[in-house]
Amino acid sequence: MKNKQELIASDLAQKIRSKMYSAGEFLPSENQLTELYGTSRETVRNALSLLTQLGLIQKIKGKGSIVLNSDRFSLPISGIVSFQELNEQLGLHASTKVISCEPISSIPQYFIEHGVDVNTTGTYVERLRTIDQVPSVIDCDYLLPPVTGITREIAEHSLYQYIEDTLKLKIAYANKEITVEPATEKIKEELQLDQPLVVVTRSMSFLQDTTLFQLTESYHRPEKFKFTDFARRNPIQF
Amino acid sequence: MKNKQELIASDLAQKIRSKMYSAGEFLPSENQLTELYGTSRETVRNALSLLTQLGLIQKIKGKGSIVLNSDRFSLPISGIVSFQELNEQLGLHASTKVISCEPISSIPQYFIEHGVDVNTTGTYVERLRTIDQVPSVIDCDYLLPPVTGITREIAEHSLYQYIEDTLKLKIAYANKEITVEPATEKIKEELQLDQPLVVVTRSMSFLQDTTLFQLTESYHRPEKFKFTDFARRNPIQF
DNA sequence: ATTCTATACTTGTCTATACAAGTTGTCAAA
DNA sequence: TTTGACAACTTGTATAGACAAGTATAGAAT
Repeated sequence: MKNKQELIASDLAQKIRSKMYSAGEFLPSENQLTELYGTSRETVRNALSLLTQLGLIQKIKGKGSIVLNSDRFSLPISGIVSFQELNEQLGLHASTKVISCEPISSIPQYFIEHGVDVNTTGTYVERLRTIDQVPSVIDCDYLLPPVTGITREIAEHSLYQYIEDTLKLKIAYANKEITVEPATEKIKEELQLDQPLVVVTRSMSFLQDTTLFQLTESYHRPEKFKFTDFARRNPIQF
Repeated sequence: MKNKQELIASDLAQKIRSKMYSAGEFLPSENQLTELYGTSRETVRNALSLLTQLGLIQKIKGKGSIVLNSDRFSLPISGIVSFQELNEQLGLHASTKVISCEPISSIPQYFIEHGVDVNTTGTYVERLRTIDQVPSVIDCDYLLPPVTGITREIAEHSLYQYIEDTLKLKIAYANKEITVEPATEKIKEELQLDQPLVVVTRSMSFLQDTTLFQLTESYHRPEKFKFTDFARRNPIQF
């Protein structure tokens, strides 16, 4: 957090979260914010654009920027957010048990079908997430170079914090897919499922320089699974 | 499609789709695009920002804008896209059967819990989507004023086209939630399910002036369900 | 050969300005 | 009372310019 745009966006986001600006109200106009923060209008507009993308506000031409009600929905978990971040933000009673932390022996067929090299090397991390004493999620991560030096301790805490803070890598974007599939015997056992289906999310995550650094396959106990999303209608079609 | 930003964005998107600029290549630099389109650099940057949000390109400071591989994944269906639009874009062999098209008698508990008025009036539309001869999705839509005048013909074709083109309303954003739940007997029968679980997506959609205009509850046959998403890491935390 | 530096590119941030376009309220005219 | 014109706000679009910061390359010095 360093430049003016992000400082302004963070400040407004904090004021929205703390109800200083509450849902249904209008923010100060762009000209007022320009004076408040002592910057140019474009800088304010860039900050408001960030809040718009996050779903915190809606801009209405000729009227102003209205604060949206983001309470009614839990925060979007559609973005790129680690389990640890979710845990903190939502106040879950979750614990993580590292099942594996070892060199990759092979990667799932799905990723090969999506263009990943069969002989990819790196670190395989498998973790069981328990929420309210219920085994709820199995995360299988394949960390690729330049993500190296992963230990069980790091895996138990937060991979993303290690990647961003320690390795100073910039996480940029990810593709995700959600399906519902028959569970394998192994998954059925580890999640103690009493029926045959499991929710599977698969994602490929990239750094700012478009380097693929992470493959993830997550298996969710169906009744514990909830995915929330905020989406905007695209102005252009392609 | 009228202003320069969107014209440039559309033109570039079309050139990316048609492989004139293909994955892994760099787009012309912002200065070159500025000359190409005869506009200012900021206008070009606004256009590139749209493509970045769509997941078509990734900007790399000091290098350029690189075209991402959006083929490996089917187009994101995380955004606000109608079934009809998906059908056309993905070339599904889908048909729609209108089961109901009548005034709303009551709305699901879920929406009441999320702040919608119990006595909401409007039109209830229930549709069965059949893909490859398999009953795959049941869409239950509650259209609220100012969305009026819905007929079975409109419901059979495309609600969104009617809302945007005929009513000239501007669809802005939506909240979505995906869960997996035990199916009711009615759903089980309509989707001809042979097991107890069904994928449920619920969404609330809003116009640009933040008016709630649509509630949707969709029931998906689990093995036919696939949700794909493109997400970016948020620069600010809140 | 290796290292360093200068340079010329790229995108990122920020400012200042102008006008278009949508919204709202006031106030005069019908 | 109703209508309409206007003024004063709002956000949207577009331009021009300046400098910061990251990247890559060529060429000089070691």
